Amino acid sequence: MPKNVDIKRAKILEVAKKRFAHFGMAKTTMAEIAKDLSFSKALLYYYFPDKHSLYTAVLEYVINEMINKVDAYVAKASSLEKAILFAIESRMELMRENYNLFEYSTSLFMQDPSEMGKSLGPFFDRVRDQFSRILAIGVKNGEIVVDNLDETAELLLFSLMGMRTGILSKDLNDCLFPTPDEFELILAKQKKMISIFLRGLKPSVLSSQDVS
Amino acid sequence: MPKNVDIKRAKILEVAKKRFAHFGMAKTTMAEIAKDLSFSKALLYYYFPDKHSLYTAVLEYVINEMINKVDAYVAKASSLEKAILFAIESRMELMRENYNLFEYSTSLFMQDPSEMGKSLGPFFDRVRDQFSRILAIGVKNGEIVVDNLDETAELLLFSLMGMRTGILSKDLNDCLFPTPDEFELILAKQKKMISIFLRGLKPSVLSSQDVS
DNA sequence: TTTTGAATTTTTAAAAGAATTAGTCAGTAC
DNA sequence: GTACTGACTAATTCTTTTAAAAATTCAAAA
Repeated sequence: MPKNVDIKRAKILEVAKKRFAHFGMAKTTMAEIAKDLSFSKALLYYYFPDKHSLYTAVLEYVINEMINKVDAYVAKASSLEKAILFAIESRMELMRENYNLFEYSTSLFMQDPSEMGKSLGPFFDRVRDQFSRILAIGVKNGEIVVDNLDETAELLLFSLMGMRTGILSKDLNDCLFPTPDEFELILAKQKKMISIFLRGLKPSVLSSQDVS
Repeated sequence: MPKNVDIKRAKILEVAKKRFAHFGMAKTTMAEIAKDLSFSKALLYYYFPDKHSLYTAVLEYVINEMINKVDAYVAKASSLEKAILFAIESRMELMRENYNLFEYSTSLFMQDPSEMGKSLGPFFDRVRDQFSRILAIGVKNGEIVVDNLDETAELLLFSLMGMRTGILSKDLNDCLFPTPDEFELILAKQKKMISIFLRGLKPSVLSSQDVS
Protein backbone atom coordinates (compact mmCIF):
# COMPACT_ATOMS: atom_id res chain seq x y z
CA MET A 1 0.00 0.00 0.00
CA PRO A 2 1.78 3.13 -1.16
CA LYS A 3 1.46 5.97 1.26
CA ASN A 4 -0.18 9.20 0.26
CA VAL A 5 3.18 10.89 0.34
CA ASP A 6 4.58 8.48 -2.20
CA ILE A 7 1.67 9.04 -4.55
CA LYS A 8 2.25 12.78 -4.46
CA ARG A 9 5.93 12.30 -5.04
CA ALA A 10 5.17 10.09 -8.01
CA LYS A 11 2.83 12.70 -9.47
CA ILE A 12 5.48 15.34 -9.17
CA LEU A 13 8.06 13.06 -10.75
CA GLU A 14 5.74 12.32 -13.66
CA VAL A 15 5.13 15.97 -14.42
CA ALA A 16 8.73 16.98 -13.86
CA LYS A 17 9.87 14.20 -16.15
CA LYS A 18 7.72 15.54 -18.98
CA ARG A 19 9.04 19.06 -18.52
CA PHE A 20 12.67 18.00 -18.20
CA ALA A 21 12.48 15.58 -21.10
CA HIS A 22 10.88 18.20 -23.31
CA PHE A 23 12.54 21.46 -22.37
CA GLY A 24 15.55 20.31 -20.39
CA MET A 25 16.63 21.15 -16.89
CA ALA A 26 17.71 24.72 -17.56
CA LYS A 27 14.53 25.75 -19.36
CA THR A 28 12.20 24.33 -16.77
CA THR A 29 11.33 26.34 -13.66
CA MET A 30 9.96 25.06 -10.42
CA ALA A 31 7.08 27.47 -10.85
CA GLU A 32 6.11 25.83 -14.13
CA ILE A 33 6.11 22.37 -12.63
CA ALA A 34 4.01 23.64 -9.75
CA LYS A 35 1.53 25.23 -12.11
CA ASP A 36 1.22 22.02 -14.15
CA LEU A 37 0.25 20.27 -10.93
CA SER A 38 -1.88 23.12 -9.58
CA PHE A 39 0.37 23.01 -6.55
CA SER A 40 2.09 25.85 -4.86
CA LYS A 41 5.77 26.16 -5.55
CA ALA A 42 6.50 25.76 -1.85
CA LEU A 43 4.89 22.35 -1.88
CA LEU A 44 7.48 21.05 -4.29
CA TYR A 45 10.07 21.97 -1.73
CA TYR A 46 8.09 20.06 0.84
CA TYR A 47 8.61 16.88 -1.18
CA PHE A 48 12.02 17.59 -2.66
CA PRO A 49 14.75 19.60 -0.96
CA ASP A 50 15.84 21.39 -4.12
CA LYS A 51 15.66 21.40 -7.90
CA HIS A 52 18.74 19.32 -8.37
CA SER A 53 17.35 16.60 -6.15
CA LEU A 54 14.17 16.62 -8.17
CA TYR A 55 16.18 16.28 -11.33
CA THR A 56 18.21 13.35 -10.08
CA ALA A 57 15.04 11.75 -8.72
CA VAL A 58 13.53 11.93 -12.19
CA LEU A 59 16.71 10.51 -13.64
CA GLU A 60 16.66 7.67 -11.16
CA TYR A 61 13.02 6.99 -11.90
CA VAL A 62 13.62 6.82 -15.62
CA ILE A 63 16.77 4.77 -15.35
CA ASN A 64 15.09 2.33 -13.00
CA GLU A 65 12.38 1.76 -15.55
CA MET A 66 14.97 0.92 -18.14
CA ILE A 67 17.04 -1.30 -15.89
CA ASN A 68 13.96 -3.24 -14.89
CA LYS A 69 12.86 -3.62 -18.46
CA VAL A 70 16.26 -4.91 -19.45
CA ASP A 71 16.47 -7.20 -16.46
CA ALA A 72 13.14 -8.72 -17.38
CA TYR A 73 14.35 -9.44 -20.89
CA VAL A 74 17.72 -10.72 -19.79
CA ALA A 75 16.12 -13.18 -17.42
CA LYS A 76 14.81 -15.17 -20.38
CA ALA A 77 17.30 -14.21 -23.08
CA SER A 78 18.63 -17.00 -25.23
CA SER A 79 22.16 -15.75 -25.71
CA LEU A 80 24.60 -13.34 -24.17
CA GLU A 81 24.89 -11.25 -27.29
CA LYS A 82 21.12 -10.95 -27.58
CA ALA A 83 20.95 -9.74 -24.00
CA ILE A 84 23.62 -7.11 -24.45
CA LEU A 85 22.15 -5.90 -27.70
CA PHE A 86 18.81 -5.50 -26.00
CA ALA A 87 20.50 -3.55 -23.24
CA ILE A 88 22.19 -1.02 -25.51
CA GLU A 89 19.14 -0.67 -27.69
CA SER A 90 17.05 0.08 -24.63
CA ARG A 91 19.63 2.60 -23.52
CA MET A 92 19.45 4.31 -26.89
CA GLU A 93 15.69 4.33 -26.87
CA LEU A 94 15.70 5.86 -23.44
CA MET A 95 18.00 8.64 -24.56
CA ARG A 96 16.00 9.27 -27.68
CA GLU A 97 12.75 9.54 -25.79
CA ASN A 98 14.13 11.71 -23.03
CA TYR A 99 16.43 13.74 -25.14
CA ASN A 100 16.71 16.93 -23.13
CA LEU A 101 16.67 15.12 -19.85
CA PHE A 102 20.06 13.64 -20.59
CA GLU A 103 21.29 16.56 -22.58
CA TYR A 104 21.57 18.43 -19.31
CA SER A 105 23.51 15.73 -17.56
CA THR A 106 26.02 15.47 -20.38
CA SER A 107 26.54 19.21 -20.57
CA LEU A 108 26.83 19.21 -16.80
CA PHE A 109 29.53 16.63 -17.16
CA MET A 110 31.37 18.76 -19.68
CA GLN A 111 31.49 21.79 -17.44
CA ASP A 112 32.36 20.02 -14.25
CA PRO A 113 33.01 16.28 -14.37
CA SER A 114 33.49 16.16 -10.59
CA GLU A 115 29.84 17.08 -10.14
CA MET A 116 29.02 14.21 -12.44
CA GLY A 117 31.05 11.84 -10.35
CA LYS A 118 29.09 12.75 -7.26
CA SER A 119 25.48 13.03 -8.36
CA LEU A 120 25.36 11.09 -11.61
CA GLY A 121 27.98 8.50 -10.76
CA PRO A 122 25.60 6.17 -8.93
CA PHE A 123 23.51 5.85 -12.08
CA PHE A 124 26.54 4.89 -14.06
CA ASP A 125 27.30 2.29 -11.43
CA ARG A 126 23.83 0.84 -11.69
CA VAL A 127 24.14 0.42 -15.42
CA ARG A 128 27.61 -1.04 -15.04
CA ASP A 129 26.29 -3.48 -12.47
CA GLN A 130 23.64 -4.54 -14.90
CA PHE A 131 26.24 -5.15 -17.57
CA SER A 132 28.17 -7.04 -14.96
CA ARG A 133 25.17 -9.23 -14.28
CA ILE A 134 24.65 -9.85 -17.97
CA LEU A 135 28.25 -10.86 -18.43
CA ALA A 136 27.88 -13.17 -15.46
CA ILE A 137 25.22 -15.06 -17.37
CA GLY A 138 27.62 -15.57 -20.21
CA VAL A 139 30.21 -16.86 -17.79
CA LYS A 140 27.69 -19.32 -16.33
CA ASN A 141 26.82 -20.51 -19.82
CA GLY A 142 30.45 -20.98 -20.59
CA GLU A 143 30.09 -18.55 -23.49
CA ILE A 144 32.79 -16.28 -22.14
CA VAL A 145 35.56 -16.24 -19.58
CA VAL A 146 36.03 -13.22 -17.36
CA ASP A 147 38.34 -12.84 -14.41
CA ASN A 148 36.98 -9.57 -13.06
CA LEU A 149 33.34 -9.02 -13.91
CA ASP A 150 32.96 -5.44 -12.70
CA GLU A 151 36.14 -4.30 -14.31
CA THR A 152 35.26 -5.92 -17.60
CA ALA A 153 31.77 -4.47 -17.53
CA GLU A 154 33.26 -1.05 -16.98
CA LEU A 155 35.66 -1.57 -19.85
CA LEU A 156 32.77 -2.48 -22.10
CA LEU A 157 30.71 0.48 -20.99
CA PHE A 158 33.60 2.89 -21.45
CA SER A 159 34.21 1.72 -24.96
CA LEU A 160 30.54 2.02 -25.80
CA MET A 161 30.68 5.57 -24.51
CA GLY A 162 33.67 6.08 -26.77
CA MET A 163 31.54 5.25 -29.80
CA ARG A 164 29.27 8.10 -28.88
CA THR A 165 31.86 10.81 -28.34
CA GLY A 166 33.80 9.47 -31.29
CA ILE A 167 30.90 9.80 -33.68
CA LEU A 168 30.05 13.24 -32.39
CA SER A 169 33.53 14.54 -33.07
CA LYS A 170 33.57 13.24 -36.63
CA ASP A 171 30.05 14.03 -37.66
CA LEU A 172 29.73 17.79 -37.98
CA ASN A 173 27.42 18.23 -35.06
CA ASP A 174 27.64 21.43 -33.08
CA CYS A 175 26.06 19.92 -30.01
CA LEU A 176 27.44 17.61 -27.34
CA PHE A 177 24.40 15.44 -27.68
CA PRO A 178 23.61 13.26 -30.65
CA THR A 179 20.88 14.20 -33.06
CA PRO A 180 18.22 11.57 -33.69
CA ASP A 181 19.95 10.62 -36.94
CA GLU A 182 23.22 10.00 -35.20
CA PHE A 183 21.70 7.61 -32.71
CA GLU A 184 21.51 4.96 -35.42
CA LEU A 185 25.09 5.51 -36.44
CA ILE A 186 26.29 5.23 -32.86
CA LEU A 187 24.23 2.13 -32.29
CA ALA A 188 25.70 0.52 -35.38
CA LYS A 189 29.23 1.16 -34.17
CA GLN A 190 28.38 -0.09 -30.73
CA LYS A 191 27.05 -3.33 -32.13
CA LYS A 192 30.24 -3.96 -34.04
CA MET A 193 32.22 -3.08 -30.97
CA ILE A 194 30.28 -5.51 -28.83
CA SER A 195 30.73 -8.24 -31.36
CA ILE A 196 34.51 -7.91 -31.23
CA PHE A 197 34.57 -7.43 -27.47
CA LEU A 198 32.56 -10.56 -26.72
CA ARG A 199 34.62 -12.53 -29.16
CA GLY A 200 37.64 -11.38 -27.20
CA LEU A 201 36.15 -12.89 -24.06
CA LYS A 202 35.42 -16.27 -25.57
CA PRO A 203 37.26 -19.12 -23.92
CA SER A 204 40.37 -19.99 -25.85
CA VAL A 205 40.11 -23.35 -27.55
CA LEU A 206 43.85 -23.62 -27.57
CA SER A 207 45.48 -24.17 -24.24
CA SER A 208 46.96 -21.01 -22.76
CA GLN A 209 49.74 -20.25 -25.19
CA ASP A 210 50.45 -16.55 -25.42
CA VAL A 211 48.70 -15.13 -22.40
CA SER A 212 51.02 -12.17 -21.95
CA MET B 1 67.61 21.98 -49.17
CA PRO B 2 65.06 23.70 -47.03
CA LYS B 3 64.27 27.18 -48.17
CA ASN B 4 64.84 30.16 -45.96
CA VAL B 5 61.12 30.54 -45.56
CA ASP B 6 60.81 27.04 -44.20
CA ILE B 7 63.57 27.61 -41.68
CA LYS B 8 61.80 30.69 -40.35
CA ARG B 9 58.55 28.83 -40.17
CA ALA B 10 60.24 26.05 -38.25
CA LYS B 11 61.71 28.55 -35.79
CA ILE B 12 58.33 30.05 -35.18
CA LEU B 13 56.77 26.63 -34.72
CA GLU B 14 59.44 25.65 -32.20
CA VAL B 15 58.87 28.72 -30.06
CA ALA B 16 55.11 28.61 -30.39
CA LYS B 17 55.13 24.97 -29.40
CA LYS B 18 56.93 25.76 -26.16
CA ARG B 19 54.49 28.54 -25.32
CA PHE B 20 51.40 26.55 -26.22
CA ALA B 21 52.60 23.43 -24.46
CA HIS B 22 53.39 25.38 -21.32
CA PHE B 23 50.68 27.99 -21.05
CA GLY B 24 48.08 26.76 -23.49
CA MET B 25 46.53 28.46 -26.46
CA ALA B 26 44.39 30.93 -24.54
CA LYS B 27 47.18 32.18 -22.30
CA THR B 28 49.66 32.69 -25.09
CA THR B 29 49.60 35.88 -27.14
CA MET B 30 51.07 36.48 -30.53
CA ALA B 31 53.03 39.36 -29.02
CA GLU B 32 54.74 36.99 -26.58
CA ILE B 33 55.72 34.56 -29.30
CA ALA B 34 57.06 37.46 -31.35
CA LYS B 35 59.08 38.76 -28.43
CA ASP B 36 60.57 35.31 -27.77
CA LEU B 37 61.80 35.33 -31.34
CA SER B 38 62.76 39.00 -31.37
CA PHE B 39 60.46 39.33 -34.33
CA SER B 40 57.79 41.85 -34.88
CA LYS B 41 54.30 40.69 -34.29
CA ALA B 42 53.41 41.49 -37.89
CA LEU B 43 56.03 39.08 -39.15
CA LEU B 44 54.20 36.17 -37.60
CA TYR B 45 51.26 37.06 -39.77
CA TYR B 46 53.54 37.03 -42.78
CA TYR B 47 54.27 33.35 -42.14
CA PHE B 48 50.94 32.27 -40.69
CA PRO B 49 47.58 33.74 -41.65
CA ASP B 50 46.22 33.74 -38.10
CA LYS B 51 46.67 32.40 -34.61
CA HIS B 52 44.49 29.40 -35.14
CA SER B 53 46.52 28.34 -38.15
CA LEU B 54 49.67 28.65 -36.10
CA TYR B 55 48.12 26.48 -33.43
CA THR B 56 47.08 23.75 -35.81
CA ALA B 57 50.50 23.94 -37.50
CA VAL B 58 52.12 23.30 -34.13
CA LEU B 59 49.71 20.46 -33.52
CA GLU B 60 50.52 18.95 -36.89
CA TYR B 61 54.23 19.31 -36.23
CA VAL B 62 54.00 17.57 -32.89
CA ILE B 63 51.71 14.82 -34.10
CA ASN B 64 53.93 14.16 -37.09
CA GLU B 65 56.86 13.64 -34.78
CA MET B 66 54.91 11.05 -32.84
CA ILE B 67 53.56 9.28 -35.89
CA ASN B 68 57.03 9.02 -37.36
CA LYS B 69 58.46 7.73 -34.10
CA VAL B 70 55.76 5.08 -33.87
CA ASP B 71 56.13 4.15 -37.53
CA ALA B 72 59.83 3.62 -37.02
CA TYR B 73 59.17 1.30 -34.12
CA VAL B 74 56.36 -0.54 -35.82
CA ALA B 75 58.54 -1.26 -38.84
CA LYS B 76 60.64 -3.64 -36.75
CA ALA B 77 58.18 -4.65 -34.08
CA SER B 78 58.00 -8.30 -33.18
CA SER B 79 54.28 -8.60 -32.48
CA LEU B 80 51.08 -6.77 -33.18
CA GLU B 81 50.30 -6.22 -29.52
CA LYS B 82 53.78 -4.78 -28.90
CA ALA B 83 53.28 -2.36 -31.75
CA ILE B 84 49.93 -1.14 -30.54
CA LEU B 85 51.11 -0.80 -26.99
CA PHE B 86 54.01 1.29 -28.19
CA ALA B 87 51.57 3.43 -30.14
CA ILE B 88 49.30 4.20 -27.21
CA GLU B 89 52.20 4.74 -24.86
CA SER B 90 53.69 7.21 -27.28
CA ARG B 91 50.36 8.94 -27.53
CA MET B 92 50.16 9.23 -23.76
CA GLU B 93 53.69 10.51 -23.51
CA LEU B 94 52.94 13.10 -26.14
CA MET B 95 49.93 14.32 -24.22
CA ARG B 96 51.80 14.37 -20.96
CA GLU B 97 54.64 16.41 -22.40
CA ASN B 98 52.41 18.85 -24.23
CA TYR B 99 49.73 19.02 -21.66
CA ASN B 100 48.27 22.45 -22.33
CA LEU B 101 48.66 22.12 -26.04
CA PHE B 102 46.03 19.43 -26.13
CA GLU B 103 44.00 20.81 -23.28
CA TYR B 104 42.89 23.55 -25.62
CA SER B 105 41.86 21.22 -28.39
CA THR B 106 39.77 19.10 -26.05
CA SER B 107 38.04 22.10 -24.51
CA LEU B 108 37.51 23.40 -28.02
CA PHE B 109 35.87 20.13 -28.86
CA MET B 110 33.60 20.41 -25.85
CA GLN B 111 32.31 23.82 -26.80
CA ASP B 112 31.87 23.16 -30.47
CA PRO B 113 32.50 19.66 -31.82
CA SER B 114 31.85 20.80 -35.38
CA GLU B 115 34.93 23.01 -35.18
CA MET B 116 36.83 19.95 -34.08
CA GLY B 117 35.59 18.00 -37.06
CA LYS B 118 36.89 20.61 -39.44
CA SER B 119 40.26 21.66 -38.05
CA LEU B 120 41.25 18.80 -35.75
CA GLY B 121 39.61 15.99 -37.67
CA PRO B 122 42.51 15.45 -40.09
CA PHE B 123 44.80 14.72 -37.15
CA PHE B 124 42.42 12.12 -35.89
CA ASP B 125 42.40 10.59 -39.34
CA ARG B 126 46.18 10.41 -39.42
CA VAL B 127 46.27 8.54 -36.14
CA ARG B 128 43.50 6.24 -37.26
CA ASP B 129 45.38 5.54 -40.47
CA GLN B 130 48.39 4.62 -38.45
CA PHE B 131 46.35 2.21 -36.36
CA SER B 132 44.98 0.88 -39.59
CA ARG B 133 48.51 0.27 -40.86
CA ILE B 134 49.46 -1.47 -37.63
CA LEU B 135 46.43 -3.73 -37.81
CA ALA B 136 47.36 -4.51 -41.39
CA ILE B 137 50.62 -5.95 -40.15
CA GLY B 138 48.72 -8.26 -37.85
CA VAL B 139 46.59 -9.36 -40.75
CA LYS B 140 49.67 -10.08 -42.86
CA ASN B 141 51.12 -12.12 -39.99
CA GLY B 142 47.91 -14.05 -39.70
CA GLU B 143 47.63 -12.89 -36.09
CA ILE B 144 44.25 -11.34 -36.67
CA VAL B 145 41.46 -11.29 -39.22
CA VAL B 146 39.84 -8.00 -40.19
CA ASP B 147 37.36 -7.37 -42.93
CA ASN B 148 37.44 -3.58 -42.91
CA LEU B 149 40.73 -2.19 -41.66
CA ASP B 150 39.81 1.49 -41.43
CA GLU B 151 36.53 0.81 -39.73
CA THR B 152 38.13 -1.52 -37.21
CA ALA B 153 40.91 0.95 -36.50
CA GLU B 154 38.31 3.61 -35.86
CA LEU B 155 36.44 1.28 -33.55
CA LEU B 156 39.62 0.64 -31.60
CA LEU B 157 40.48 4.31 -31.40
CA PHE B 158 36.99 5.26 -30.28
CA SER B 159 37.03 2.73 -27.48
CA LEU B 160 40.45 3.92 -26.37
CA MET B 161 39.02 7.42 -26.23
CA GLY B 162 36.20 6.02 -24.16
CA MET B 163 38.67 4.89 -21.53
CA ARG B 164 39.79 8.47 -21.16
CA THR B 165 36.41 10.12 -20.83
CA GLY B 166 35.23 7.23 -18.73
CA ILE B 167 37.99 7.61 -16.19
CA LEU B 168 37.54 11.34 -16.05
CA SER B 169 33.88 11.04 -15.17
CA LYS B 170 34.49 8.59 -12.36
CA ASP B 171 37.62 10.06 -10.87
CA LEU B 172 36.67 13.31 -9.16
CA ASN B 173 38.52 15.54 -11.55
CA ASP B 174 37.10 18.98 -12.21
CA CYS B 175 38.90 19.34 -15.50
CA LEU B 176 38.17 17.90 -18.92
CA PHE B 177 41.79 16.91 -19.24
CA PRO B 178 43.46 14.18 -17.23
CA THR B 179 45.89 15.03 -14.47
CA PRO B 180 49.32 13.41 -14.70
CA ASP B 181 48.23 10.83 -12.12
CA GLU B 182 45.24 9.81 -14.19
CA PHE B 183 47.32 9.16 -17.27
CA GLU B 184 48.58 5.95 -15.75
CA LEU B 185 45.09 4.84 -14.85
CA ILE B 186 43.83 5.52 -18.34
CA LEU B 187 46.77 3.74 -19.88
CA ALA B 188 46.14 0.70 -17.72
CA LYS B 189 42.53 0.51 -18.84
CA GLN B 190 43.50 1.00 -22.43
CA LYS B 191 45.95 -1.88 -22.23
CA LYS B 192 43.30 -4.21 -20.92
CA MET B 193 40.93 -2.97 -23.58
CA ILE B 194 43.42 -3.63 -26.32
CA SER B 195 44.09 -7.08 -25.02
CA ILE B 196 40.43 -8.02 -25.28
CA PHE B 197 39.96 -6.24 -28.57
CA LEU B 198 42.85 -7.98 -30.28
CA ARG B 199 41.74 -11.29 -28.90
CA GLY B 200 38.38 -10.57 -30.50
CA LEU B 201 40.09 -10.23 -33.86
CA LYS B 202 42.02 -13.47 -33.64
CA PRO B 203 41.14 -15.93 -36.34
CA SER B 204 38.66 -18.50 -35.08
CA VAL B 205 40.20 -21.91 -34.67
CA LEU B 206 36.82 -23.51 -35.01
CA SER B 207 35.24 -23.34 -38.43
CA SER B 208 32.65 -20.58 -38.71
CA GLN B 209 29.95 -21.82 -36.41
CA ASP B 210 28.08 -19.00 -34.72
CA VAL B 211 29.01 -16.01 -36.82
CA SER B 212 25.78 -14.13 -36.29
C1' DT C 1 60.67 39.74 -50.78
C1' DT C 2 60.99 40.39 -45.96
C1' DT C 3 60.18 43.28 -42.12
C1' DT C 4 58.22 46.75 -39.05
C1' DG C 5 55.57 50.53 -36.27
C1' DA C 6 51.44 52.15 -35.84
C1' DA C 7 46.48 51.96 -36.70
C1' DT C 8 42.21 49.21 -36.57
C1' DT C 9 39.07 45.74 -35.45
C1' DT C 10 37.71 41.85 -32.38
C1' DT C 11 37.64 39.53 -28.12
C1' DT C 12 37.74 39.32 -23.65
C1' DA C 13 36.86 41.05 -18.63
C1' DA C 14 34.87 43.36 -15.22
C1' DA C 15 31.18 46.06 -13.24
C1' DA C 16 26.65 47.34 -12.50
C1' DG C 17 21.88 46.79 -12.66
C1' DA C 18 17.55 44.55 -13.89
C1' DA C 19 14.97 40.40 -14.07
C1' DT C 20 14.18 35.86 -13.36
C1' DT C 21 14.17 32.01 -10.54
C1' DA C 22 15.62 29.10 -6.62
C1' DG C 23 14.76 28.51 -2.04
C1' DT C 24 12.71 29.99 2.91
C1' DC C 25 9.41 30.87 6.47
C1' DA C 26 5.70 32.23 9.32
C1' DG C 27 1.38 30.99 9.47
C1' DT C 28 -3.31 28.67 7.88
C1' DA C 29 -6.37 24.51 7.48
C1' DC C 30 -7.48 20.14 8.55
C1' DG D 1 1.15 17.20 13.72
C1' DT D 2 0.85 16.78 8.55
C1' DA D 3 -0.01 18.99 4.28
C1' DC D 4 -0.13 23.22 2.34
C1' DT D 5 0.21 28.36 0.90
C1' DG D 6 1.40 33.44 -0.03
C1' DA D 7 4.65 36.48 0.51
C1' DC D 8 9.46 37.22 1.34
C1' DT D 9 14.57 36.71 0.64
C1' DA D 10 18.66 35.19 -1.72
C1' DA D 11 20.98 33.49 -5.38
C1' DT D 12 21.53 33.26 -10.27
C1' DT D 13 21.23 34.49 -14.72
C1' DC D 14 20.83 38.15 -18.35
C1' DT D 15 21.71 42.34 -20.23
C1' DT D 16 24.29 46.53 -20.91
C1' DT D 17 28.21 49.19 -20.54
C1' DT D 18 32.89 50.19 -20.56
C1' DA D 19 37.81 49.48 -20.53
C1' DA D 20 41.62 46.76 -21.54
C1' DA D 21 43.99 43.42 -24.13
C1' DA D 22 44.84 40.95 -27.94
C1' DA D 23 44.25 39.76 -32.85
C1' DT D 24 44.70 41.34 -37.36
C1' DT D 25 45.72 44.77 -41.07
C1' DC D 26 48.41 47.99 -43.70
C1' DA D 27 51.31 51.51 -45.59
C1' DA D 28 55.76 51.98 -46.04
C1' DA D 29 60.82 50.96 -45.06
C1' DA D 30 64.94 47.88 -45.60
